[in-house]
Amino acid sequence: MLYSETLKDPKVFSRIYRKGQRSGCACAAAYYQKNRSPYNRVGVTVPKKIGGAVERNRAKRIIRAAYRKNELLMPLGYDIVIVAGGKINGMKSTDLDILFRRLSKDMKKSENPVLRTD
RNA sequence: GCAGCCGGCUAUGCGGCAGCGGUCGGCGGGAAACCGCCGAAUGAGGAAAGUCCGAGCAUCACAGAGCAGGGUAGCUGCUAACGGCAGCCGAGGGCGACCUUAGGGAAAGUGCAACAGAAAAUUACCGCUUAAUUGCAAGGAUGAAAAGGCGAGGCAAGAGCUCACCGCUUGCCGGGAGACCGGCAUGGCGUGUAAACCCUACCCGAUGCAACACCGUUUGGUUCGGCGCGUCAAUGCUUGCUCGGCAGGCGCGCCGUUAUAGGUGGCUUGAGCCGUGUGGCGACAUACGGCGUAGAUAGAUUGCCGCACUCGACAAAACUCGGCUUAUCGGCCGACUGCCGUC
RNA sequence: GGCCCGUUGGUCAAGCGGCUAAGACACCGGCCUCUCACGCCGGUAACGCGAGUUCGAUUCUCGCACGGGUCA
Repeated sequence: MLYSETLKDPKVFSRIYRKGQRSGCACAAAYYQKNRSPYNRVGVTVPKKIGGAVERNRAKRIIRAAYRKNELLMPLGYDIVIVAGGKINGMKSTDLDILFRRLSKDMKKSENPVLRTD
């Protein structure tokens, strides 16, 4: 990935679930929070509800592929956690473009007031 | 042709562009670790699954002996090993091909057998019989199961009491590598349950790659060893217990050692796979030739198309193998059986 | 990835191989009360699935499914 690292620390995951902002659609939810660094950190989570190993791995692959494609849309300096939802089975990575377009829009919208207070 | 039965193989295929994982090669940067770019070949399964067995590998423990505990259960073989597989034997099922089978011991002992029934194991209620509560277990109802089965003789009435046939036990003889089979003899015949305790034979040290080895932070103080001080008086360690063996134990202080963040190795050439020949009924073994085929560490297969058809099931490696079990759309090949028809 | 447990009415739960499978809470009906609650009486409702052993399985054995714990 060009401008991003994978997010590994479980403490960061739980912090983002608790304090981060939320966006997404029926196929996946996204949590995000500023991380005060010049790059993004992205973590993907798939609950066991989705299915067996085949379905869970496919869900992760699709989300990663879609992120790689839409990476340039994203504003920099965020920790992002994407949680797969129940409707992801049978989808293609291109179907997730909507998710990332909406996510980037929400992120930029929430960025503006912060900039004004600075 | 229809119906069936057994075994094996396969697991959508081909192509283009971009992308992901490790490997190799080249170029550039750097003291090095490594980083960037380009290129090449390569990249999930028959069950990768469940974790039910067996091994390799690793660490710990172990003078030794016994007990306890766990497992297996027809025989012979195969195998590194197995609770697996092959062939065979016994029992059961099917017209048959063939299938199923935890299949040692109930006469070593203990226990259990509800309800019904006289009685559930050394039984006697009704009954039969007699001079006799003398003898008997044929007949009767119950039950999953009732004292070897069935028929005849016999008798006061009866009973393996006797006899024929059959089942089992024991002994002998013959065959077989053995399970076992065949024959003869023998009154020797008290049910079922051991997936109840148990007995017999054989096997098993424990823990698991989050094992373990090395590098290495943090100095809070876990393990072990040594020294000093205090206290207690028989315990502690030695796989769960006993014998046996070894040692005083506990607390505090000091010194050494070690564990804990993270990283590297372990990590893929292995009881390997394919082909042909040979031996064997077979599991399998062996000789020769060929092949090099994932090794991630939040964990690699995606996106956009084109073509073909039968329109694609179950499902993703995590130390590695050998099995078992379970899930699964279909397709192909071979051996065999029964019935019907035709020549 | 390894190891270890459990599954019984709607919920929490007892249960030597033989019962009509206890109890408690909840639910339903009735009594009590002016009414509700409390109390009393009665009722509905369960052995996770599939095989096997046994005369007989909730219980014993095997295989699945699901749920949970643990490897500071």
